[in-house]
Amino acid sequence: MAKTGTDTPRERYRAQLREEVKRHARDQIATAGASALSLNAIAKQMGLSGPALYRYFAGRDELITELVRDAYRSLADTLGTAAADGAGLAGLARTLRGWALADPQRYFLLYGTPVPGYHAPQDTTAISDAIMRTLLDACTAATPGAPEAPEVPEVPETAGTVLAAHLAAHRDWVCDHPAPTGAIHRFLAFWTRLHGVLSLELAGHFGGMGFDPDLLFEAELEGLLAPRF
Amino acid sequence: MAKTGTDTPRERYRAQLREEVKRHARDQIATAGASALSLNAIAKQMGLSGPALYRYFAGRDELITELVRDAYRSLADTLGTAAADGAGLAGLARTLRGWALADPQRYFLLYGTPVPGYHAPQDTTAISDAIMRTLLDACTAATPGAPEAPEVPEVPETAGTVLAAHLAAHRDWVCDHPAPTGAIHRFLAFWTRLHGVLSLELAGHFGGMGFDPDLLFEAELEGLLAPRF
DNA sequence: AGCTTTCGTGATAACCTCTAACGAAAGCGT
DNA sequence: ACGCTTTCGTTAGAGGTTATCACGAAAGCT
Repeated sequence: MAKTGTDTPRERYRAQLREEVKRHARDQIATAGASALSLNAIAKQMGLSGPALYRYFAGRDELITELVRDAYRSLADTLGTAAADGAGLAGLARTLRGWALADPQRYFLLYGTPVPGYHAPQDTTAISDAIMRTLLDACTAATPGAPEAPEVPEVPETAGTVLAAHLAAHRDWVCDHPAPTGAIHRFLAFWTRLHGVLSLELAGHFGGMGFDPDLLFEAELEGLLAPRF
Repeated sequence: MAKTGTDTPRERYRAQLREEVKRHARDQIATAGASALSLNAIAKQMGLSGPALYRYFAGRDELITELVRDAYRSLADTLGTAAADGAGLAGLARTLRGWALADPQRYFLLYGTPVPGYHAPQDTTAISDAIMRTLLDACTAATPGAPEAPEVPEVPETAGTVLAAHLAAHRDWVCDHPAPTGAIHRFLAFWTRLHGVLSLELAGHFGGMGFDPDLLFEAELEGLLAPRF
């Protein structure tokens, strides 16, 4: 509590009410989607009259942005404590899935359909980076230290080799954390593939066909864990 | 043109105007997202006054449903002609990506954040099935006919083997088209992985980090094409 | 106790979806 | 070619939303 935590009674009340607004907003989003979120309806649910909430949020967009921020924080925290508790790549994957299944619309708030105009404020992208770093660290731990020039030199140029070169050029990614390119490669596969199965499951696309999302996820995860993924 | 194509001049005008409405709607969605689509604004753009469009669409939802239908049709057609022109799995993958990049919001209309209440009408899911079948056929062609009991019998139960059993139980999927379980497996990997990279690219999540989506897609595709994917 | 800041309100403007009623235009049958 | 019928586009209106403004009341601070 650096600057905001000037624990005056008004500040406390303010924070409390903001939190209650966000609670209602989360419920509303979970049941009807983010586009159906209505500041007015929330006010009525709380026994307040329309414009009252504008004392607490600049507008609908700021409320949503705040929810996005919270969602990023929640995911970063969930994944972070799992990693701190010694979870490996598989554990992190299942933790991610659990987090997403607990509230699909919250997942889509972060990784779903983007709004063309919208640009996330810088602090939320910072939290997003923290999430990525947690994943990348787990990948680094799970990937045997590559000799950095591992394969036959005279091999024909495959998409894999050119990607490796590209990755090598982008080692220093978020500044401080240079990772071996093998770890980066695994991280990217991890992220994109799990997002693939997970988002299709959450959107209910496996429901029509009779497939079990649990099995699909586990199988994809197993492939990701293999030495040559 | 069975029933609707009763080529009376009124029918023609009607179809023409509906098409123009949809054109404007597509533009609006492409630039501001589906949630920003306004029937009223479209009417004004066309020089009509508000409620006029309700003669042509029952409401906003029907217009969006129609756009979803068109998008499914467009994708099914694009993929179908590519396959008919002899495109293999790689060709279909690149065709899919091209289609998605041409209008990202249209892709998200089909595979993006779902609206909790919404259930797609049956005919749209039928077109979706046609798309899946095109992909599955390509997978069947690309997958060597598995002896149906390929691996060591006494192997420990991995996620892969239990998924294979699950898949074997669901061979008859969309009724008519029983495919070898190896092809189904490849198809699912194809779909989920490509959706993973593609949707993250379209949502701009690779923009922040410096990665080249082209390379990521190609690398993922190469992995998918390998005999053991 | 008094001053000041904040809160919640009602009024208002500008959007939106969608229904209803009416006049005008166009097609269709004779 | 004329009249009937159907369809079209309009305005009016109910009910919803976001968001701003000005005012009175409540609460905190000194």
